[in-house]
Amino acid sequence: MTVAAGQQCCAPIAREPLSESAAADLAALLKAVADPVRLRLLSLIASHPGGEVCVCDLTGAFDLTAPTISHHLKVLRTAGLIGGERRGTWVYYWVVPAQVARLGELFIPLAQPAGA
Amino acid sequence: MTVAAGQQCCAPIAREPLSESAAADLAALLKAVADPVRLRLLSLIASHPGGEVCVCDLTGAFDLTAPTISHHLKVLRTAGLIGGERRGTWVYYWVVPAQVARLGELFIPLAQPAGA
DNA sequence: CCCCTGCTTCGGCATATGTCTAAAGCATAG
DNA sequence: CTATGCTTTAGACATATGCCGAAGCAGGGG
Repeated sequence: MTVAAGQQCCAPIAREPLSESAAADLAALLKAVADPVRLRLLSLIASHPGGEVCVCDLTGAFDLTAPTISHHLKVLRTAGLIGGERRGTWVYYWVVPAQVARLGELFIPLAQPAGA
Repeated sequence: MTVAAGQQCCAPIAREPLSESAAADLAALLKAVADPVRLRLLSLIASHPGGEVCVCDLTGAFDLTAPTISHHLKVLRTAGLIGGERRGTWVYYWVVPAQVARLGELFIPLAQPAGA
């Protein structure tokens, strides 16, 4: 599209698939996983046979203190990406597939080259 | 799995699909998109017919100053999610589908319920 | 040549984030 | 009821992040 100098350089945005509120909502979800520790936590929980992991197993996989792991788990849980429950002495966590899937679906249309 | 108190509560992690370095690498990529403004920027660029957008069109979509928009574009560009080029007076940006696809593919296995 | 416009870079500030130590719940064992 | 162990909460600190205003760089037109 050729334009004269001093004028608007291109046509207005044709489509805006992500509204301001949707972007804020998804960004909050992404912030929850945008951390190496939380990413590994989510991966560990998701890959565990049975779909559930005890916190005592997670702490051993990191060079971090238990409170730090607990903090990261809370972030993931607040975001709705994982669920947790206390059973007796130990606390178990599992992933919430629907919420994780939202993230995957987000990038499908964005990976398409043009606006097609 | 029933265990005695004071001992290890569960079996060791069966599979660890995300290595420490892979998690750090992907977390850096996720940090780039874990922001409402950058998410909308990426969305605006991706949805623009022709696959390219001039910066002058992007600034109008936000209540932010030009330096701030430029900063966010640089973050996306440094992450390899978008490419940019100056053509005459204006600067144009486009998405890098392969890099965006990495994010989408990441959540596919994580959305599976169990370790299956 | 100078100026005007578009975009980026620089420096500073307010807030958010990740980590720790210390202390407090909670459940089981004796 | 007390003791022990697992987990979370609270408080504090260093660093990272997001924002702006001012200045710098690049290209085009008098």
